Amino acid sequence: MTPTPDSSDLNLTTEKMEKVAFILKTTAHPTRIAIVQLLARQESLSVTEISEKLQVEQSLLSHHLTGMKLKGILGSQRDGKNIFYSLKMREVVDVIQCLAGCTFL
Amino acid sequence: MTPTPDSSDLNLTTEKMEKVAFILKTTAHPTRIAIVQLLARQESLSVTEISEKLQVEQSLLSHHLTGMKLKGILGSQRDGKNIFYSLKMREVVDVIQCLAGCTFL
DNA sequence: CAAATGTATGAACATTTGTTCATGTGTGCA
DNA sequence: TGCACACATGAACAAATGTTCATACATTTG
Repeated sequence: MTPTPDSSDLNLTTEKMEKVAFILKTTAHPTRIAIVQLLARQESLSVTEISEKLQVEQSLLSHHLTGMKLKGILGSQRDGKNIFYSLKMREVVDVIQCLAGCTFL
Repeated sequence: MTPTPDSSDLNLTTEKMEKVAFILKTTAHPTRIAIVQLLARQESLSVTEISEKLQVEQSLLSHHLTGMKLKGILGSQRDGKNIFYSLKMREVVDVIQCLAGCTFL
């Protein structure tokens, strides 16, 4: 019998560790964390809205957003001139909250 | 009254987001994830032991370990010729498990 | 259709990480 | 004391990320 992989198993395959690292890397940036925090509460926001709330220049923000979308963390949908981004991988919220809860940080 | 910061608050300060990003970055690497996984079960391991288990060359591993220690994720203690590393920030285990549990990864 | 608005893209560059290799340092033991 | 083992460190280089700027593309509006 092959050992059934299950989410509580501490034994990760090399491939899984690479994938986890990949997602962590994509999340590991102040601006991107701020984006996740925003979309954790707002369901969806346009680029302009995010740009204003975070005070991040359009082009730079766009690079962040398309990257996060590419890696499956965000999704997007056009509505007229605007493009609305939303959280697709909600687990990243927990990841952030988990560390944000650390008193020593 | 200043709004009391609490761990369930989704509203993070810029500083907190930077710190969270900092820890995430330090964790976001396959080898370092493997190290955390190992130390999640073993309490403490020498560099040689880790090196053997992970098949990672001594010097490279040492760089990873000292970095993680510097950033507060690991601690170390000498015993004779060996130096034993252990997990100091156990939250990173949860962070990893959280993503590892994602079925779509 | 032209202009305006909202967003993406790509090239260039800067900065940060990751890796290797040679060498240094601490500890125990003959 | 001198050698051997365990680990750290630093310089050099490689590769990945972050940022900026100019420009392109899509959609609405006049």
